[in-house]
Amino acid sequence: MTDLILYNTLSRKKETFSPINPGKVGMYVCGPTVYGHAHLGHARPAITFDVLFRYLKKCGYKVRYVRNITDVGHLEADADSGDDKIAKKAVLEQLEPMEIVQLYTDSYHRSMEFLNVRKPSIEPRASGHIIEQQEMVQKILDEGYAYESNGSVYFDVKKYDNNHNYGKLSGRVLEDLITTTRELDGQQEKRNPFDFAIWKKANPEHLMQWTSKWSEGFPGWHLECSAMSTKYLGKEFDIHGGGMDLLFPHHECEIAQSRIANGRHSVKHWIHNNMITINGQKMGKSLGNFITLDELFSGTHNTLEKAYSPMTIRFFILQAHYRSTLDFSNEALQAAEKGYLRLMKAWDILQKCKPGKESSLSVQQLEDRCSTAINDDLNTPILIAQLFEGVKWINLLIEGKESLTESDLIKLKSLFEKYLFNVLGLKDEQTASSNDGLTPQLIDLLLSIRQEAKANKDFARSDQIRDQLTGLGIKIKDSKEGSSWEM
RNA sequence: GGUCUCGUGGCCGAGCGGCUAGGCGGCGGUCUGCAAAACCGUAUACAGCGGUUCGAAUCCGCUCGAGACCUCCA
Repeated sequence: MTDLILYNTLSRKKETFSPINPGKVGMYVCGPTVYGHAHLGHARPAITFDVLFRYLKKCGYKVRYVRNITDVGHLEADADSGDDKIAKKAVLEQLEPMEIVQLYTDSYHRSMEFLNVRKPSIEPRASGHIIEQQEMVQKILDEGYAYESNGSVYFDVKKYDNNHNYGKLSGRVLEDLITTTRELDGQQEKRNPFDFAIWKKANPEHLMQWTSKWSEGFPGWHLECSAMSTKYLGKEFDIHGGGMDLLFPHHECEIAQSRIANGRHSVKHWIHNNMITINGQKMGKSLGNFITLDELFSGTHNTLEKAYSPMTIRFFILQAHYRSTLDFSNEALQAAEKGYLRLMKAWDILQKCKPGKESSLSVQQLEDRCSTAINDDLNTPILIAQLFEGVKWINLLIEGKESLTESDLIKLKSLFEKYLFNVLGLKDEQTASSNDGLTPQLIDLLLSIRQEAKANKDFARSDQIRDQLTGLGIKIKDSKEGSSWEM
């Protein structure tokens, strides 16, 4: 088998993946800030790293996958307030901050389950790791890379840059940052504008705050990932993932903090997924151009022409490479839906294929191509293209135009099982949802009456049943084996 | 303004020096009482202009256009 190659943002090159501890992989991915329902953009890293998680396990690694929930620490964008984003929303909605956190965490989990995203091994919350974060602040202070100012503690970026290299991940140069850093709250307290808070003193009305030796306050946002990754994965671990928008400053700051607190560079392999765009622009909270996953699943958003199933969304995302931007449109989503259904249908047909005396197709070659694709920096679009090649084969097999021996047929089935279901994490939505309630039985009954009419050449009657069912939104599909339907 | 990406056929999206990407849509066919569905086949492309090379969508330069980060963001 070929080696797994992954692009490393740190080196800007594709690198052969080899874990620090043989057979074991530690992976940390930045999870959501739970102050709103998850939108399409949140699905991208979740699915990208889900595929990596699944594939690493398939390769036989023991993987510890940590994905956090950010429930404290973000400063409000408006410089006047300085409030925690979650606390702000709580005041607005007259709820306890933790109630908001619970509401949206549950919502996130539900969406992830719909998308067939596996749960991470550990899902730590920032609010549950205040002690660890305070310890890290102290450690950085002890090392002399942070200073206290009016109850807040700031990371001394300039000092860090003298001895290490601040900006190595994002390709930034400190001198440039001096001129481009924006004015923020607490700027007067800092030695340099690019210094960032690792502990922030809270206003009295601030709802989420904790006691510390510096002030009643809360940890800086960047700190939580450093603290929690260290706690669960150690001072050095294999993979750190997240969205490209987190590259600077979040991940850059994380590198600096961990370097000082842990005495070494913590992350070996940085992986970043690109953004989902809508009309060519990044989909995001601040632009207000996002569509939540719930809205996609139910079709309740004015830009949506219809509802799109979770597997359609998953397939849509996997059809693009994770490092490319992916543009949302109804047309693209509907294309994805058709493609996904075609794959599922082929899987169904494959179960009915009978073995032949010899093989006219090379399953091994297809397997090799699939393996090459996924190993090449998780090239899921190529992998999917290979699976469509398999779809074509399956359709020719059932028609008797190609043949496979019994062992090759089994091999093809396990190839689909491995890549389509286990690695890409798709599942068949059709079979799961179509057999509940009385309606399906009633439709089947009507179809059998229609079948009878057709047999008697009473086409007026059979067309009447078809047209009226169509009017009710039920699509009839005739084939040699009989009629089927879908809503 | 600084740093960095990207511009591929009607749409979405791979490829990153020579070999058909793929999906959706279109067109042609098979099947069918008809239609739909399904399946098979097929056409259309690399923003523009130069350069390097035997050969460029792929490398280099310029021009035009779009976007990301520099502030919370997946």
